[in-house]
Amino acid sequence: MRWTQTLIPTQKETPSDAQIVSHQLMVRGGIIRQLTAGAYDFLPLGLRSLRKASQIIREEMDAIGCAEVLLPALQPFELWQKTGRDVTYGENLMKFKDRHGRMNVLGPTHEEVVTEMVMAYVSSYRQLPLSLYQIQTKFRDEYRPRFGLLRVREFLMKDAYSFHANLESLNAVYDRFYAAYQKIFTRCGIPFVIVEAEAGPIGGSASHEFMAVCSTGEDTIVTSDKNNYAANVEKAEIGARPFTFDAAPTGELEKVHTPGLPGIEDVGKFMKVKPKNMLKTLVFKATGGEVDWVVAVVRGDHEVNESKLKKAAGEKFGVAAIELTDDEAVRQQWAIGFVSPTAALKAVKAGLLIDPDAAQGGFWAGGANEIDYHVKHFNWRRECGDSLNDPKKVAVADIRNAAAGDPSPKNDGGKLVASKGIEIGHVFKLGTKYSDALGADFLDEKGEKHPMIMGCYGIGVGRILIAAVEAFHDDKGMVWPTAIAPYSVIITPIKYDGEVKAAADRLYEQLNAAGIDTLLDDRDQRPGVKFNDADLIGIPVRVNIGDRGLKEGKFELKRRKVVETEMVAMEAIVDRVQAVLRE
RNA sequence: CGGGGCGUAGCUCAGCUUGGUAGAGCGUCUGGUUUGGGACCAGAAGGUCGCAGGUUCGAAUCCUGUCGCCCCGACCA
Repeated sequence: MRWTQTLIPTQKETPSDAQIVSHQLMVRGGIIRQLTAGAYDFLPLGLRSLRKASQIIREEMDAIGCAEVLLPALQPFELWQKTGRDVTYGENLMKFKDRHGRMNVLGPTHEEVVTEMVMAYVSSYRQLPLSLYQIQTKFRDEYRPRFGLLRVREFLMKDAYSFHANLESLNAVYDRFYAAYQKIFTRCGIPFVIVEAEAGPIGGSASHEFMAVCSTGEDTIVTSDKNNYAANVEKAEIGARPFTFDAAPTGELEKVHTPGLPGIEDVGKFMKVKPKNMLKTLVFKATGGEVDWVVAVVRGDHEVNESKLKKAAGEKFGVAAIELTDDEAVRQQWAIGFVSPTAALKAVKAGLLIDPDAAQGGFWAGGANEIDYHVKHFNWRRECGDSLNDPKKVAVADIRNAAAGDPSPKNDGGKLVASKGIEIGHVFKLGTKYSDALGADFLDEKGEKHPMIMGCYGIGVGRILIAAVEAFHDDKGMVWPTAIAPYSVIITPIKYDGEVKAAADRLYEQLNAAGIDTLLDDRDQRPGVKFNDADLIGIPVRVNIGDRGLKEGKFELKRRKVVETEMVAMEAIVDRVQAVLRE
């Protein structure tokens, strides 16, 4: 492609509303342009990178026997009601009424649609397993779109779904996808880690996320310094931690007036107590179990992990669901903001769940069960007595988010380390959630009916581009990995005129003939402008053509990521470029 | 949804406090001189100042409303 025939609107100025470097460079380099919150134009360069990433994905999906389909983004709302995701997907679901008054959904993901399709054609174990994928635009009404392509309302996603007659088959195919994802991100040149993950609103039993490690990522990754454990913080377990209720009190219980101070931080400052010496006590409304309330206690500097809490509440008290409520009656009843763990023991149908790090001796400050009052010198045994031994009321469990420095769940002396990442891929074992809800059954060898077992597998194509730019850039601009660079080579004639022009045109033809994606900068611009633009848009190899080299029959080859250049004989240039691109 | 910020030329922004015919740099166009890391000279085009009301002789500027965009927060008491 000739520069003057395409649209590459580079800009010198950094856009003021772009916060992260990938967003800034992608706008400056003419890759993307924002149309509205969470929706971006892909300009020619951006689309080329997107296509290259998509093509790598296609090849690896095809290689594991996954067939490509294209399903509608436009979907009937009733389909989502059948699986209950009209509610569980919540406000993120883009929906609208059409002219007939029918509710429609713009698909944020396609479990319902693909299952509906497969069940129409697949009814025998002989037809299984079956894996299908598509690369298609998804819509999510994100609460707050941000950071360029990172969190958007409309985005390109590869989503795949597998259908199985038994768990062994699911596990085998899951492993194939897992391996294919490793190949895909490796081929794209993205540094990534694989972490254990929560399944979230997609549902299902097992799940891994592929994370591009990156300080601007929205997800927190927790890894063991022994390199044998990695998980999303939402999921990360914490190793064994000893606990005790039977330590000597640190002093007399002292009631402190703490008026109008919401939040651990402020109360702590007011009482001159560090958050790690405070008990954070949260009251959850519980349903479906032996208790109506679940009271969670963690150290003031820790965060309750709701999914861990829910799991623990289920195991200890048979609770099916928990929910924080904000209604005034509850606030009054529990003195919300000033709750002491003792409140759970006094309440008739309440279960108390304590994180091991909170179930310790030493100095504690906490709520006083009275609006605007806290206490100092809280002591578990003195304040709670023998009720602590009642398993129907009290349990100690891992109910908080992991934090840096925590013991590794491998219990091998490893310590957990935290870092940030961008989720670029996610694989799930779904089980029968969707086939049950929609009635996607098959007949086995004996003619018996079973729900199909499913897996699903997603890749955010746009996020591959973000991850690449975040990982590879310098003060001059982007440095694309060759595999997803918009063009592999840019020819920069020092002056597009005379012999230089002729040589540039000739080389352009040669590289094209050799099947190399080449951009010819045929603009009538000064060399500095062209060099700077070439650096900004990050093309891996640049060939400079000028009088100086031409006199000796040579071109100058410059790699984007290397400062030095090399002079290459005209007749050897195509081979040399190919060799450099293969590196 | 709560809080904060911002909407002025294609882009980055000034002007607003203290109302008086709309500015700069970059980019674009014309001519000329230049040409190995974002050239120079001369000239030119380009703006309903987000939108709608209001106050005023007069509004980019003051007031009200509204729309859009960005940031922070939104269970962690």
